[in-house]
Amino acid sequence: MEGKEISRAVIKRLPRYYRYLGELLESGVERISSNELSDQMHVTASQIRQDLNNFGGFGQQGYGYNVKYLHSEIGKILGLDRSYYMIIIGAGNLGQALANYVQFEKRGFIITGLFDVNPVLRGVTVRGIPIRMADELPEFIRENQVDIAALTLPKANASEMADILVENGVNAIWNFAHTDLHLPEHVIVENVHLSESLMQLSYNIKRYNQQHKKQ
Amino acid sequence: MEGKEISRAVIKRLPRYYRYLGELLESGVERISSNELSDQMHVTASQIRQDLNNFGGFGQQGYGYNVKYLHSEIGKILGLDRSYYMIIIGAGNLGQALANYVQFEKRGFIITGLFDVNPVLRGVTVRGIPIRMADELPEFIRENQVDIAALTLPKANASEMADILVENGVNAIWNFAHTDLHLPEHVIVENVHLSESLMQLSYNIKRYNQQHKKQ
DNA sequence: GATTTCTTGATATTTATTTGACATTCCTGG
DNA sequence: CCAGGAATGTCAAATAAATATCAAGAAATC
Repeated sequence: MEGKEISRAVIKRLPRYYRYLGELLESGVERISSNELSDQMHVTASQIRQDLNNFGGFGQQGYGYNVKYLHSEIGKILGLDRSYYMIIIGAGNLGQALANYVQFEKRGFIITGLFDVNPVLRGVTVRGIPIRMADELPEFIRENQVDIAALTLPKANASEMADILVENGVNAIWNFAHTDLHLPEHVIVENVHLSESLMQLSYNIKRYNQQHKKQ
Repeated sequence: MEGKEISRAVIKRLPRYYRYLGELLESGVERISSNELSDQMHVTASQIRQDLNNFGGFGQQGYGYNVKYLHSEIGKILGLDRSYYMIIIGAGNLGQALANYVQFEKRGFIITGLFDVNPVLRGVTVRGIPIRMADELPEFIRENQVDIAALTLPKANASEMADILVENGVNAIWNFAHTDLHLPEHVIVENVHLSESLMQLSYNIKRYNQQHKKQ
């Protein structure tokens, strides 16, 4: 389980499995076969079985998978069996949207701080979390455990802020700024580039229109 | 250019090329070779050349690529050479964040409406765009061109809203709700599942910790 | 104007990912 | 307790994607 490198493609699918299994769990389903999951999720049963088998055999022949058990095991694989303390840099709408999303806390991502450079926001609270000024950041990180920092600020300030975060010991960044960060090897970065997502959408609109104009 | 099917992987990379070329353009760079781009973007030069060649030869031997020309051509490929009228369903923080992001308009995504079910928001405006009540949606779509609808609402209401949108003629959905939409074939859906992105981050944190504990 | 250097576009190779097939195992019903 | 059926885990095949290589063409240099 430790030695083998798991492909990125597999990891991208796991959260989706996790979500579906969570929904099944809520609706009281106790067992499920890869074939049933395949129908619901629109991926091949073979892929589901092979993905899961990267991490061990969670099912039983002739029976399928126990939903609760599988859900919990995938949770462990994804690192959801612990808490993460998260701060948000940039308290604009997007930062506040993240801060307000309670579901994250249910999964163990606890938002402990919101930071901004705009003095107007000083002292404003979001779900009880006060917005602090960005210059308090180094001190805050030293005094509080910070596992993840979400960057929800304009790209002009993003890389400077990222450097400050990393210098002070933050090793994981959830980057919403429209730029790529160049950080040391050991820093884990997960990008959410909304404009790129939107461009993929427009590509698909264009392609659809082209294909259906031709005939 | 029309017949050949382009792989999803290529399409995912194009917006990033587009972004880098835009930055080069802004900083006055006129020409660039696949090797230089490769260094900056951390992808292989071979991949860049092959990706671009799916759509035709935009470069010149011994010279490289003209930045302005290539930028504009990729824009055309991505369908950025026209405008899209977009509405946002769900005027919470996330919806408002999207509405406030002016950069989208610069790329031709014009936000014409914001909708919510919360009567408190009736009449509130965001960047001059009034928030309307969700029951006005069918009429609005009939009377205004709507190319894209962004779904920024809780998953409980997402699929019902998506159905209403599609019934009234919206064919492209940018889905931020934490659920998968089951819509007719012809509807183009682009998902942004933030919680899945966050789980990938936590997976990588976990993996890093495991690898560095072992020794 | 000839020569060298550079860089593309195309092809070949390698690597990665997905799908299909099936023997094995375990559940279930009688 | 046994036979039949169901579904996994695994391996092999097929497909897809990424990388390396190189001939050919264009620019820069002398």
